[in-house]
Amino acid sequence: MATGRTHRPATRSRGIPEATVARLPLYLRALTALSERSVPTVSSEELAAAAGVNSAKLRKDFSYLGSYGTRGVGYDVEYLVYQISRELGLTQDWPVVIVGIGNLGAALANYGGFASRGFRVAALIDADPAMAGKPVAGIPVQHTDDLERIIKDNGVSIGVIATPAGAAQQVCDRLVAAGVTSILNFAPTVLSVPEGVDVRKVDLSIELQILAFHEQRKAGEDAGAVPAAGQAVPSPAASAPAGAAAAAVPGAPAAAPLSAAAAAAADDDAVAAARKGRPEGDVPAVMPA
Amino acid sequence: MATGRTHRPATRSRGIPEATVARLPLYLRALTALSERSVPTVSSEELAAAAGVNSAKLRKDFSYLGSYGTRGVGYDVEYLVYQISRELGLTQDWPVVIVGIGNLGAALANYGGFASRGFRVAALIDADPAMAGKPVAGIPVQHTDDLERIIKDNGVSIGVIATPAGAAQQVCDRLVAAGVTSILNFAPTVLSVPEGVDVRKVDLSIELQILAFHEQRKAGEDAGAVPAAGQAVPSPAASAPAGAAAAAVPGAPAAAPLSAAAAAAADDDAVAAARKGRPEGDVPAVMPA
DNA sequence: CAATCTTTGTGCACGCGTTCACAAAGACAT
DNA sequence: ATGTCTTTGTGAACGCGTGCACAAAGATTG
Repeated sequence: MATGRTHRPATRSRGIPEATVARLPLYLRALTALSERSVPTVSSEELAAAAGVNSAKLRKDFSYLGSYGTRGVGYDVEYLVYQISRELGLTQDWPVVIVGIGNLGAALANYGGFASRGFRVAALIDADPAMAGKPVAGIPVQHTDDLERIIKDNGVSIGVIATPAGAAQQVCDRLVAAGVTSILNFAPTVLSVPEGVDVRKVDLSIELQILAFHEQRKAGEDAGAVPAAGQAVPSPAASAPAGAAAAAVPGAPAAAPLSAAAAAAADDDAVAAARKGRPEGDVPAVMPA
Repeated sequence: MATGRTHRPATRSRGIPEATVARLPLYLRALTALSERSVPTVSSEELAAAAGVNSAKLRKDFSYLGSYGTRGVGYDVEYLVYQISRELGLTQDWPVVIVGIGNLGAALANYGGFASRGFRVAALIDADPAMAGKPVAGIPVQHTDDLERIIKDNGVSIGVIATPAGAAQQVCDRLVAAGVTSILNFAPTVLSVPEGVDVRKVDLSIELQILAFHEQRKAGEDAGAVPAAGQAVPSPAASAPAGAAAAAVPGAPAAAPLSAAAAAAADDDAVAAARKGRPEGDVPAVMPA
């Protein structure tokens, strides 16, 4: 899953909870599959299973849209597909521009799911002059200089940013200034946008880190339960002030049966934290663009 | 952001809330940036701004990790970077395999954020024999036949699925059988996995649909507030049973300017929806792989 | 037409997550 | 030492989301 969520606080749009909106596409996909198999109706139980959610939740979600089911029978597949599509605004055409045609941008341009459901890749934009004119996924790449014109000519309101982190905010500003009001950001940066502009973020690095957290936890449990409290850690930088904490770099947190490592490491790791220089990793820049 | 979230219901891992875990990578990134600029300390206010969250939330998040701040001063950057890294399990090496080296898979392999922070692309796997041996991002692609061996030889516990939707579940099953316990899924499908296996999903199509929903809403409001209730829609399939239901969609919930598009469309779209066969869009298959 | 069976729609309770607001802790100046 | 000022850490209130459990609605059968 993607992460982050820079939406209006919790302004339940219209009357539909944000959490429900996020699941509608899931239901829609499951319904579309059923539709293709010419299945006329489905029960909340079946559909919920297909969408990977619990049936009570699904029924409640649908109840926000209206009473589209028939007791004792279930939901009419075609009818529901239409209702959800309409609710999501998929009955209209949404021209989209992708900025940053690197590996990721190209992948997105080729992404089948984009073209379907009303989304149309109106243009591909990149800052590299060498890319200009070159076709990607059948669409010629245009130069950043024309960004504003492209947005306006095509009436684009949704932009996808797949540039390196460093260029993201600038691109974002230009998109917004040109009229874009919804942005899907793949660059690992927090974008600041004016009120009224929606930003959704997809961050691969974050997803992996979350998985690592759970993975570590699982390993820890398997290996004999790491002290639940686990805070055998030294005291904060209390005594050791900022800058100084840098020099002392003891052995790296060795790797024993997975968990033991974490626990044992904790002890002197406090000092390990000190190893200045390149403290952890790098700045997760995205594609080479 | 990615979507979906197939985690254990709400089993607050250890003591750290899931929501907090999801934000730690965000803080870590902001802290790393500060560290590179050799900033010694930060206040919760500053760091929160950099990470795009509210300071109270950040302080509470950190409080779950322990008391790592100094009142009146703030947090020691280096120290905090270390603590969060350790908490997320980033102090150890995480070999990762990417299955499905299409456009997306290649983009992921080249993704800089992957290599950083302890994640190491141990292998690239694809079902296409023609791909075998061909280097992508400096790593030779291997054939699916060797999947199990690769997983075991490298002690991989995290797998990334970037295959077409149709192959995802099968690949998933093989990964799990071979020992993988955490999966990052880019294929637009609901994966079913045994207890104990974590799955996170990133679905581009869903993100766009959510944006479209809000976009439609904004357009509607601008154009003179679409009837908040807006459910002037016909009655469900109540009277009109299954198959026929498609046709029985009377006038759409009228509308003004912008929303007019949706409304107008709705009218015949109802019928359009009826056009069986390929009712709405297609099955959002991912990369051509 | 009555009885039975299936499945929806929802009232209700519970728990997680967010936010406020403030006391406590420590730095720093005098 | 004492006082002031800054910033953390957290108790408490609130709101959203989830899931249970069941009444109501409609299909279906006899």
